[in-house]
Amino acid sequence: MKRLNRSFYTKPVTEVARALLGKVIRYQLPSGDVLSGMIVETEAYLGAEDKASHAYNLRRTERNEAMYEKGGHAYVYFTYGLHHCFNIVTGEKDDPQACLIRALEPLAGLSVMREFRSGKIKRDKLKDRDLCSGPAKLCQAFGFDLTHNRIDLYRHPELEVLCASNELKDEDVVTTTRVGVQYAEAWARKPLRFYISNNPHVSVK
DNA sequence: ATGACGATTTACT
DNA sequence: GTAAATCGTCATA
Repeated sequence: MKRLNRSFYTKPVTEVARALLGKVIRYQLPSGDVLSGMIVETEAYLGAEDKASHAYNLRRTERNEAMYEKGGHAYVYFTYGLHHCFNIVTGEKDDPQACLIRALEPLAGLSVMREFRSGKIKRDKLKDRDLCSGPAKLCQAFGFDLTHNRIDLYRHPELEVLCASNELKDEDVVTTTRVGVQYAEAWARKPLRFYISNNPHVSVK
């Protein structure tokens, strides 16, 4: 599998969010263990106009600074006092857009993911579909935190996004509204969430 | 300096 | 179905 080109990420976020479905995130831990998973669910967050975006009205703070990087960087943020979420920045530099990675189908390193995910939940009670079926779950499974914020996915060999051989057909992609953004009024109703039809690792029905 | 709240997950009734 | 967990960020003063 080949790493995605920079030009893949510099396109508009809605296009990239759709195109990321079926691609593979690969991460080599400091320990040497390799984790990987196929992207099965994404959400697009536009910048200035999008009321649900951290960059609404071109808001620019220390937290969301990564959104202003050139496409292909990681944007990781901490929320609810206990969770992290992993995004891939899209578009050109200073045009803040990002694609939230909401769910992965685990491919490699499942035992490590299960270890990272087992806290209150017992290790042997965790099914494969409990490992990465949500934005905060996949961060926990991969060990993503603020140390991964602003990483350039195009330059860091330990964290990259790869192109799987086969392209997804449109009939295998479901487009719907985003999760958890009710406050965003009209923007909450826009079709900016994408997932692979009938994939068991998607976060919510 | 202070207060409200969140691009979530989990356990419990 | 509802609520707790838990704290950094942001807006207001």
